[in-house]
Amino acid sequence: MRNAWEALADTTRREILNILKKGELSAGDIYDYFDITKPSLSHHLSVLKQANLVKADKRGQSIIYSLNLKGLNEVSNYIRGLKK
Amino acid sequence: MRNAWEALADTTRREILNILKKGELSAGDIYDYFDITKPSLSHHLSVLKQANLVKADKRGQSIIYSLNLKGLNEVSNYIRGLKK
DNA sequence: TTGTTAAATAATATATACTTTAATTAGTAT
DNA sequence: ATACTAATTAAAGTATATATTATTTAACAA
Repeated sequence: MRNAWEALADTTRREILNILKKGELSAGDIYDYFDITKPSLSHHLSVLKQANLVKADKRGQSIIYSLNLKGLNEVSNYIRGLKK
Repeated sequence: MRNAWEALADTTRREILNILKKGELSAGDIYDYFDITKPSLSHHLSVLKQANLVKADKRGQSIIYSLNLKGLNEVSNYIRGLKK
């Protein structure tokens, strides 16, 4: 389990979230957007999942990723707490 | 110049922001809350400042730190963008 | 000027994080 | 069973971040 802050610190991971904003995608589809190796992408997806920033569902031999609001809410709440 | 995400990834730095929520403090005052060396704290304050998460004002021989909403807004805006 | 305090910078060591190649697991099809 | 595809895991190298000791700068006071 990892916290959302560590997960969001990396540019590639924030871009993954941007891409998933449009809708769910398989790991392979996400891979096409980047110029990194598959294990590296897999690592980033794992970090995002551990931080509850994405959900992963297995469909056949693919794994479909989508945004998870849970982790995003943690971040919003912290920021809101500082502002008020 | 550093981005807010990298700055917020570190626990000590997020705690510094929590402490500053109550009001402005000198570097020395902030130091008392932690069990790290002064140079290490100084580094963290520098990262927060570069990310526009804190403001630093020199008063006499002290430097007074306070929250800077600018960096916090960047973070909120990104999260809001993902949610909608 | 000398000494004292507050804080930052420099240099270095240690710890974490990211990336890669190679190997493995799980699902599907022939 | 064998082969193929999608994705992850393992091991190792590289890069980045954090922490420490030692040194330096700046403000103030005797």
